Amino acid sequence: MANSPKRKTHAERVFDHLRRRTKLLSAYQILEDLRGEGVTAATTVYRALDQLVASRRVHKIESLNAFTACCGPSHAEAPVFEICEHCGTVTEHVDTDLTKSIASLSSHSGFQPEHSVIEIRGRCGTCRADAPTV
Amino acid sequence: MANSPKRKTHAERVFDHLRRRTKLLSAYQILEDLRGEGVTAATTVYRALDQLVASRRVHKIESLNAFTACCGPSHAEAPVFEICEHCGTVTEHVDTDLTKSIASLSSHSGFQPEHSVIEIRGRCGTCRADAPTV
DNA sequence: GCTCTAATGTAATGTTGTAACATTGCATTG
DNA sequence: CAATGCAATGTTACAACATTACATTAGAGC
Repeated sequence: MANSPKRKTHAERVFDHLRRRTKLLSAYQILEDLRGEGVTAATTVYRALDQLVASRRVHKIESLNAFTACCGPSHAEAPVFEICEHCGTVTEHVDTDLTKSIASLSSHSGFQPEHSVIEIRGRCGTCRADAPTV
Repeated sequence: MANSPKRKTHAERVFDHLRRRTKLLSAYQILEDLRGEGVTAATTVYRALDQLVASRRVHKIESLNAFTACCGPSHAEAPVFEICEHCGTVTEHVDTDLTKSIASLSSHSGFQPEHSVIEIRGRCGTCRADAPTV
């Protein structure tokens, strides 16, 4: 038959769910959200997230133990995340200058970087406008 | 006892312990290490770490849920951590270029940064020399 | 000594994450 | 179509990290 569209895996469901939101979700939030779609075990969610992170379709936000869909195509440079503490929205950037700064820092110290975690927490433009005095 | 000027708090003990090591320590590792000095409860360790982080004498390494003493004087710029995955040693840097890159990124997006987490994981110079082929 | 308070402890619980093993569903193939 | 294989998922148990609520202790100042 033309081609059978493969069984939809929970990993796909997790990915779709993350893509529908720009906000951060914890593994257990994802679990709750997807119970209606048949995801019933934390283990499954973690396995799905492992795959998705390994295939670079999802990022883990280390400072919040939460996850977000990768916005763009795969990239060689380290992503930078801006995380709004007010609304939870995450924006992903790739910044060449910043990548260079890290490389230069490392070359001075003889350190060989393998994985960078760059997470900037603060308040996004929208939330600043909404509540300028906070 | 001539005089005991101030009671030495567990927060001081935790700080001293972190300073004696350049490696990362988790809260529960600190607890185990300091049982001999009378620290017996996880709660106490977390309270000590809260104070120390608030007073900028200790940093939390978010990507590893671990802690390290702040190496230098208090500073306005965001610290950058190089973390050796092999030996666990952490090196703290302050990098003006990197700070500028973040500021510039934020100004483009209207984001107001409040707290940056910059953690570079990899292998330190010493460990590279010790086991060059890994 | 008594009281007040900060420091600490206790116990319970919540959250995040993993390990080990069992089960299910589907595809193949003989 | 039974047998097999295998990937996905579930179950159970637990480890690691963190917080909450409340009780107790030890000094400081009276």
